[in-house]
Amino acid sequence: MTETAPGSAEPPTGTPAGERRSDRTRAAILTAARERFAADGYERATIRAIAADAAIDPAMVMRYFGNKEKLFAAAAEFDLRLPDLSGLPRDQLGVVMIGHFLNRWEGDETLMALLRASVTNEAAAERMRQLFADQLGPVIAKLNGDGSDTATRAGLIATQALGLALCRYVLALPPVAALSRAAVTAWLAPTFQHYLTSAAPADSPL
Amino acid sequence: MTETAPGSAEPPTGTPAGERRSDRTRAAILTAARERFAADGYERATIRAIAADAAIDPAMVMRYFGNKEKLFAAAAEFDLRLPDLSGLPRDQLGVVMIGHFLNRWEGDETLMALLRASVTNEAAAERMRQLFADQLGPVIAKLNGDGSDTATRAGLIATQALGLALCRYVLALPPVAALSRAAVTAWLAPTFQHYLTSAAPADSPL
DNA sequence: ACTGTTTGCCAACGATTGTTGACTTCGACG
DNA sequence: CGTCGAAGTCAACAATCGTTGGCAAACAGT
Repeated sequence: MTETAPGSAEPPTGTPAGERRSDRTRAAILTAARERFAADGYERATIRAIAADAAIDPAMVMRYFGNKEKLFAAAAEFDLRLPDLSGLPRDQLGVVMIGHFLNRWEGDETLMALLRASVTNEAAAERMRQLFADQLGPVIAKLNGDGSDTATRAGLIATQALGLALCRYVLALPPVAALSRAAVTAWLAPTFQHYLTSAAPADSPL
Repeated sequence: MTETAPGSAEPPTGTPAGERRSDRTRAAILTAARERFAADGYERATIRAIAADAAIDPAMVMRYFGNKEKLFAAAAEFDLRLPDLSGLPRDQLGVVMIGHFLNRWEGDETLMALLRASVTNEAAAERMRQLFADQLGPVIAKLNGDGSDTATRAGLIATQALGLALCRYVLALPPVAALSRAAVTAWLAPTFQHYLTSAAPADSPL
């Protein structure tokens, strides 16, 4: 075995804070990758372009992440950071929810990369599925006493949250992109509130 | 000029119904193109694969449509076929709206092709923008007396309609894909109703 | 100063893509 | 039958992509 994967073996006594020189380039690659994946999607974001943005050689990307799939997997790790909503007044759940989503969308381009890629890349789609199932699901479960419709409510939230992101940030539909943050909140909060707290429809088989 | 674009000049006296032989292959190309664009998106849908599905040579696609962009433009022409809603009971607008969208999504894969492509292709995104502006806008305008918030309401409808399609058909989020048509209608109708008929929020600058 | 590892660059491969031009076949009309 | 345009086939081009292996420079430990 003569594999040379940067960062695989620890240096006996390296820089004081244990920081390797490769850590910075590794981070630069990830940042550039997120930008490109967010702007161009999975297939149009080329390794060559990502390497150029990070000011390194394309071959380095391969040495650090193996292949394009693994690079995306590393760049698309994301945490929704949903707070515990069980202590809030029930009629404010919708407002808090939409506010949190707007924050996460505008402060980190990882979600944009994930959304753009998930439409044409199966691995990215699976990531998106697990994101709402594993991170949003439990929060809703704690809210509604873990009813059998928890997953359904999480899915409904996803339709409105992703639909807003798609129209506002990706497609940039003029009327949606022009809305102020306050206007978005005022319009969408009732929808989130509905999906979170309304009783399940009678004719729903689930 | 020795251009040879099939169907550019009429045959003096052709087949009785004016049907050219090229019309069938032209239609076959368009059908195959819609399938591929809908399943793979713009970049992953190759002209070679489309030609193979249509059982012809890739060069024919170029002769019939010029290039890939024009092929997509021809394959992605779409009419929402929205009915006039001005005669309906106001409290049923949401139900009718979601029902019509479900019909259009499931009966024609053009919308799917348009959605998948619009995330990474600018021309497709522009198509999507004009779809909701030119076809949905006027219908809402006739409903609400042509208020200044017509475009906003059309945009809000787009967020929920496209978000549902994204989660249900493209990403196939299990909880959303598993919902029956009745359940989808029951859950989403109030949302559409809200965007169509609720008074504009007070703190909205538009 | 010597040695081994880490980090990086360069050149190239094989595959695939959109696209083009020349050539062949079909069908209708005189 | 001969002619002419439409319809279709074939081979190839240039560009771009992900990916690989070999080699040079920087660095650390002895």
